[in-house]
Amino acid sequence: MADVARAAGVSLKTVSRVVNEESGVRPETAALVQEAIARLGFRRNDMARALRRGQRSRTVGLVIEDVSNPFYSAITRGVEEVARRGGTLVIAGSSDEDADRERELVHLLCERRVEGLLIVPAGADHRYLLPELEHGTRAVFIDRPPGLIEADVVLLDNLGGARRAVEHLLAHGHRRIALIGDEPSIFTTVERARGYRQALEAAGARIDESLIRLGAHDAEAAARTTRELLALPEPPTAVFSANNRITVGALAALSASGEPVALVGFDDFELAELLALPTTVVAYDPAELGRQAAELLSRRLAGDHGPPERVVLPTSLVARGSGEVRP
Amino acid sequence: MADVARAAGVSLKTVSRVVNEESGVRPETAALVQEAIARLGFRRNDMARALRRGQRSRTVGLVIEDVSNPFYSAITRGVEEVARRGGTLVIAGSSDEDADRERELVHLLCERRVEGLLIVPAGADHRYLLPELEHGTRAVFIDRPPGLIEADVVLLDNLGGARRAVEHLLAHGHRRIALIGDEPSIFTTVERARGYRQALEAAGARIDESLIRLGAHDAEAAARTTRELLALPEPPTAVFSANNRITVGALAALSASGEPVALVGFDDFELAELLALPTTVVAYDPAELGRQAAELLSRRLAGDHGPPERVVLPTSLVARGSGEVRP
DNA sequence: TTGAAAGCGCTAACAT
DNA sequence: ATGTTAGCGCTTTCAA
Repeated sequence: MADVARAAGVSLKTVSRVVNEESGVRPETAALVQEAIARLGFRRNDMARALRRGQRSRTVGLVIEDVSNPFYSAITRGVEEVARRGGTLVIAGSSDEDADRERELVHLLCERRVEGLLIVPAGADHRYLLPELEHGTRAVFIDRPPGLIEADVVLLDNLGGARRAVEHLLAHGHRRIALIGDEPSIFTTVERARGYRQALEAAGARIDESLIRLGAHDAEAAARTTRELLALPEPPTAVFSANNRITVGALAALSASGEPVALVGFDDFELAELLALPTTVVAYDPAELGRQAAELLSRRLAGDHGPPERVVLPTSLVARGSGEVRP
Repeated sequence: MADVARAAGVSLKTVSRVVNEESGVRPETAALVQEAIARLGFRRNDMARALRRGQRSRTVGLVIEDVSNPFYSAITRGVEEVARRGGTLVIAGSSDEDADRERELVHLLCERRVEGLLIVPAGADHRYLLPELEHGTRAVFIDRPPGLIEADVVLLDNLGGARRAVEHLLAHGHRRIALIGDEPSIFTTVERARGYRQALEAAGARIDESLIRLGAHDAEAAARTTRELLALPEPPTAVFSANNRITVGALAALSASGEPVALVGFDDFELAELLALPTTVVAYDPAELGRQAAELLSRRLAGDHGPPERVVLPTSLVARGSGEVRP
């Protein structure tokens, strides 16, 4: 900026005024400065600017599990859309469901003085965030509530969605309905399992614990689990797969087996309609999770100091064929 | 940091030494400082640090078309993996194939003093980057070369991949092969169309311009185009869909029509094997585009000032059924 | 082993 | 309408 001032023959402050479009600069002077800026290829240093203004970096941090999973990339997209209005950029990082990696990412983001954090929590204890929160960093959680602290969170109606999925299978005559879920340490797994149990109990159906299989964290594990279920003396006639990765694995295993097993999956996916047997799913707008969380964060950063909020987004059942297979 | 120094009863410089793990601090003093850091929840301000050290922000900027497209989220993941080694974070932004938005994103990233830029270019003229490059920002382009400037770029073998796709259809007896492509302003569209023409010419087949349909930028447009092709007096017996969005649209339209039209798509996708008719594709590792670009950038940032490099990643044809349908 | 002072690029507050 | 000075939080340089 000093270089520009010298080149334009004005003071540093005048350049600052032009760059920040402050009033009180003669058009001719401004033009002179603009010319020097263009000639020298000057670009304001936002780090120095933020430092002086005691501000943060017009950047928000987003911690997700894995960008390459469409659920999380949709969230990222939603966050980005909201951030764009306001010139805010998004630094996203994948925790790979590892609590240590989550902490490390949060640490790096705080060092860079992001304005706020959006976190899909991986760990069970988020007290490590308390110092950051006290220092003015705001945080909103996505998809799962934080552990051992109170904070804003945007969730899905996991319980209701899972319940409707299983009710749908029950309504089509199934009684031996398997549940394949992710790690039981994950909030959504627990909620969806609760929905599964509630639906069965409400229908007066017996809950067979041997049909409940948690811990399938990727498609491959889900496929293995599905094969195990099919090999049971009394195999299930229907499967509720509790997330998109699991649905993919279950579909692969069921398709390979050729068994006419019904399937309802939690999470919609693009080609569900075009599969050999179109897949019935619990659907919702994943980008909306990101949008709502980013908007809530934005309100907090604008000075809203109300009590922690808990937003729950609705889900709906989309019947396509796989959930209507009869036992 | 001054607060910590006061709390620990030492000088500011001593705190700095502890925080940066410099030598020359008595363990007892260091412990005292550590305690104060923990008690006050101190976190080094990386903006101030980078400012003083004349450095940039240990952050790289990534400009892609749309994070929610699996092709780009895989690239993002690849970039992230490389950046992680070295504590570098990634600010990603979606340009939505809009040259102005790309410039705006680059502008914002440069203001934040990112160490380098990774860009999937949307526009045709990147001379606007010259001032940034002169000021030491390094840039590597992904998937498409920049316009009117020389720079590092990591590409796919678009020509070869498209050629093999069409050769495959020719080998299965097709002569009326349609091409559905994205906007003709996009480099990959042009290259893939060249591959299509080369394969037909090499086989001595006539090129019917009415079967070449460019400008299908999303799945919906591709579906419409596919329906138009099917409605032709002499419809094609096979389709080469030049990217993942187009393949999805073409699949939807073909599946709805019930016509036994062969299809080969550029870009692999997760459920290709499980479709009613498993889809034959030109496959490659999209994350590798991100990894290679990030590694090239990393070498540049480490001081490699050699001439611009052009890396081309191989593609392979994966036959699954849809490309082997006979005319 | 520790500390004091200067300055990175910018803006806020106060001159002129 | 324009310029001067101080200082954001840190590291670098030099001194004790």
